[in-house]
Amino acid sequence: MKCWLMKSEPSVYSIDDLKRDGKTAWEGVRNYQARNFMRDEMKVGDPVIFYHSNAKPSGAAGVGKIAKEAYPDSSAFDKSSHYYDERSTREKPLWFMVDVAYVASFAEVLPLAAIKADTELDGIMVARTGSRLSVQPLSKAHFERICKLGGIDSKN
DNA sequence: GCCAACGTTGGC
DNA sequence: GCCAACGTTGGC
Repeated sequence: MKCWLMKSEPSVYSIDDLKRDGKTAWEGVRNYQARNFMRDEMKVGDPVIFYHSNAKPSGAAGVGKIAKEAYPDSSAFDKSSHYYDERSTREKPLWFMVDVAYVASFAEVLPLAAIKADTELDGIMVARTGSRLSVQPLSKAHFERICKLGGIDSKN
């Protein structure tokens, strides 16, 4: 089982939106490295840190889990979608998405500054300057540490 | 709004 | 294949 960190701009889709919806299709990933993680490595039940980017403050907002493994991202077929990509077809899909289910919200967002300041989180990808990857793998130790700092028992 | 750190595109 | 130009992400 692998752990993940997935970024979303809360003005687009926040942890509160995920709580309301219960689960969501993680559409719109248009980066090959992030796609490959979703398509090749994510398994049902993998835990996810839901990360708010471009936020005030940016940081870890809660926890989700993978509810469905990768399948073609239908937004790439939709000409009216912001995520439309003519290179992707139903016969030969280029982009994929997974379903993410809600697990828990942190009482407060754990700011990126706090993640960077925590010595137990040394080396975490999201703290690296210029880290733009929207889907990142995360060690189990780092996952559990973020849960703890967020005030959640990761065993639940 | 600024800018660093990328990823992508396209000329050659 | 190289690399400059350009576009995007995302912190601050």
